[in-house]
Amino acid sequence: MAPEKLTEYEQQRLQNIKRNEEMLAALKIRSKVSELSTATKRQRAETKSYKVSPEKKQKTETPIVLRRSLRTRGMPPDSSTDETPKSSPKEDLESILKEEPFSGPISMASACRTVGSDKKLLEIILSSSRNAKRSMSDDAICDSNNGILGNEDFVSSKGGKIGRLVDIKGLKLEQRNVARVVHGRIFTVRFFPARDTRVVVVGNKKGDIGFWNIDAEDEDGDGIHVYHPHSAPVSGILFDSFSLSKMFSSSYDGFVRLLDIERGIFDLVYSNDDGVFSLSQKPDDMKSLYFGGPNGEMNVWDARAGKSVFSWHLHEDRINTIDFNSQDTNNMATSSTDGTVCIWDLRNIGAEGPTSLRTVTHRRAVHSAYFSPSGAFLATTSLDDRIGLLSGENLEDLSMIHHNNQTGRWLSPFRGIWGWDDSQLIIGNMSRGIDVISTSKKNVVATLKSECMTAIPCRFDVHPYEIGTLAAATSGGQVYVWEQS
DNA sequence: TCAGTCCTTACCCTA
DNA sequence: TAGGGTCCAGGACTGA
Repeated sequence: MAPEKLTEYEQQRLQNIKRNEEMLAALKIRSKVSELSTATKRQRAETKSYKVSPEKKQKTETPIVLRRSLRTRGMPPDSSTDETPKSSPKEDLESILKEEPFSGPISMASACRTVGSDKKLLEIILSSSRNAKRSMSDDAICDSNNGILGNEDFVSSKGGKIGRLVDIKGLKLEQRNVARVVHGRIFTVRFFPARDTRVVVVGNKKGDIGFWNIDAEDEDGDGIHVYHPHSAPVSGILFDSFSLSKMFSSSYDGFVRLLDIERGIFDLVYSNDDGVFSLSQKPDDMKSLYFGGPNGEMNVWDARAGKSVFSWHLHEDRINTIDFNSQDTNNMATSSTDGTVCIWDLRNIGAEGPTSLRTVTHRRAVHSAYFSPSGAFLATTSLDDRIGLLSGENLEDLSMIHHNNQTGRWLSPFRGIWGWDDSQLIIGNMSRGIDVISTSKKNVVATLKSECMTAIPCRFDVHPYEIGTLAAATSGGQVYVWEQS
């Protein structure tokens, strides 16, 4: 654009940017940032770790403006007409050091942050995707929390599937199954839901998504490949059960992206200015996405229509998780920072949204609410140091189990997940362990510990096909994969 | 009542 | 090995 065509605001913005450049030069911040980038290349000898691509680290040089809505900034709607930037030098400095999300499709090649070819990884995923399509009609049933259950499931007394019984207490961790997949705090961890592969996918606070092919052969190095499709914490990762080469990811940056591995693109499917803090899908409807916002609102996005078809205000604060009952997929549970867990009936939708069937109140924020594999239980995890367990015909019975959930500021809050059946819950332990909670005894029956696990595991996922394979992720970017011995 | 401040936690990196 | 930096979560407390 020619200089004479710039608006007054644009000219002022350019002056700000120039001033900030001078300030950065004076403070030598660029060199410090460069030093920090270089520092991330340090490798730890004892574990597998990703290898950062040096040329990709230069992108932080671009001056940007933090993308936030007027509402989240506490500004009235008409303040957008005020063209005079009022940011202080400190705020300008902060905005420069932060990253603006890119509001378009991103190729995997440009998003890649690791050295080495990812060809092998992509081949494995595409091959697994093709195999899954062939076998899908036989025995796969998707579950939004615990993945996909096969045809060997046990059946509960209520007639529902309860997964496969496994003794979690017998799991072992070996050094070869330890890796630093990404840098920094992991918010989300998922197994790639295929029978013939063991690939862990994690999302961290910086917006990176890391893939770790646990059984990587030598030509694939450590099997770790990291991409950077988001600019803020990754709040959710979902695989399309009918096409495993497609993966949804959501982020605090307000974007929901669809990774299409066949096309090699992180496509943009949805964006807002407030952030997306939880992501889920109805098990029987892969064409709809459910995601929660910072103020208790939930959106339902329809892939066929390509737009948000519902927007409901369900809570007074952030929605942390959304989950569906595998036996009655119209039953949805949401957990919120407002201290409540609600179960909703999606068949009865009024002007205010779906009908609330049940509300569980905790004394502090609730960070998860997950239905058990059979749908007979619901487990909630709260910062009030309690794990709620709902049971009974209509989940009317509530038990509270004491558990230390005080993770503090630097760890992702614990979220109790279900094992492969209804009998056990898995949750982090502040003593660098993994607690196994029995739903019948309603207490911790075992704590998995290993010398290889040098940090506190906060987030977990169970492999949907390999019974006894458990992924535990930490706030330091490590992933531990426990196996049956 | 609301806005602002303070405090808590674990982990990584560097000297 | 000690100590500084991280930081964007969330609750307690304080004062207007």
